[in-house]
Amino acid sequence: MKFSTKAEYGLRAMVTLAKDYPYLKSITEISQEEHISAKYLEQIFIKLKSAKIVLSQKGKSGGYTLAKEPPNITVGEIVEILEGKIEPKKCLSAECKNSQCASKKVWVKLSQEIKKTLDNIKLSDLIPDPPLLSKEKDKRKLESV
Amino acid sequence: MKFSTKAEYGLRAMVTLAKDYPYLKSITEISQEEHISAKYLEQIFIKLKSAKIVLSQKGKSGGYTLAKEPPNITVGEIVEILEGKIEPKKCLSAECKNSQCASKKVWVKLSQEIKKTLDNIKLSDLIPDPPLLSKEKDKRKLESV
DNA sequence: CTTAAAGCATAGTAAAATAGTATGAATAGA
DNA sequence: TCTATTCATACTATTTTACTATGCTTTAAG
Repeated sequence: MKFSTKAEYGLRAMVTLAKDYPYLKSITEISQEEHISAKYLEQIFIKLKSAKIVLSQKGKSGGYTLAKEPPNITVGEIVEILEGKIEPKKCLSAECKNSQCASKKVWVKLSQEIKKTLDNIKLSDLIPDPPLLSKEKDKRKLESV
Repeated sequence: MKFSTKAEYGLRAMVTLAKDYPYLKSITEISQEEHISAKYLEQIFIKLKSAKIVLSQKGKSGGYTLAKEPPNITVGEIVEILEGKIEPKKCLSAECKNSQCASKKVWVKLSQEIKKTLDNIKLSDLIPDPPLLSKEKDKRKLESV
């Protein structure tokens, strides 16, 4: 009963983006801050990008930033993008077909509770300190944000 | 984010024992009822046995039965025996060491919620119909129960 | 206008976990 | 004594995970 490193790394990466929101941050920077393989992070960000939860700028001095403000992004969204839907197991027992399966009830209930818990945590809840505003002029921002 | 088949099969097996409680049921019988590999079920029952959540009788016409009454066994117990403790991920980020790690909070909270949910479901909650009392004389019972 | 640094995309791969099988011993009822 | 059962360990094929490798595209800086 474990989440994969994709969810773990992805969440940590999103937290680092939240701290710098709305400024751009490159995979190289995130990789160094969080000690996560840059190439692996690239794969994670391809998923986050195609789910439209982050925006990107290509080319030199490019990077990523959140597509929404930190209070409007939930941990549930991030985990679902990276781990897939939290679905109850398919049960092969005969009972299951006439929807009387006992154990299935457990997995349905559990999936609901997990989703509820994760959907209730906002990215902004995970940022410990307010962002420093001192070096803002050095930071890169997307035109659209 | 999935439970293994061990938890799934183990739970279904425990439900079938609950339905027949306190009578003995062999792995062969459970295997046929639930369409689960008998050899795989054996491994599952070795764990359940050593956790003392089931009782067994060896030899011909032997089998298993619950060690406690169905209302006194929770799904949480069963899952923990078969999947191990539901522990939050270890996080390798630098922040994590000074216990300020943002993402760790998520996994701690989630583990607690999963445990709470599963501990709150009793085996007796999963038995759809009351047991038939008609053929009781054919059934095998442990001396101690 | 060239180049370096970034994102984007797919393919490959080593290690670990999963979901079983196989083999055989110990036990006990018929 | 035979057979059906639990008990225990070892083996194995498949799948998943957690990466790495390769190479293309894009774009700001020099």
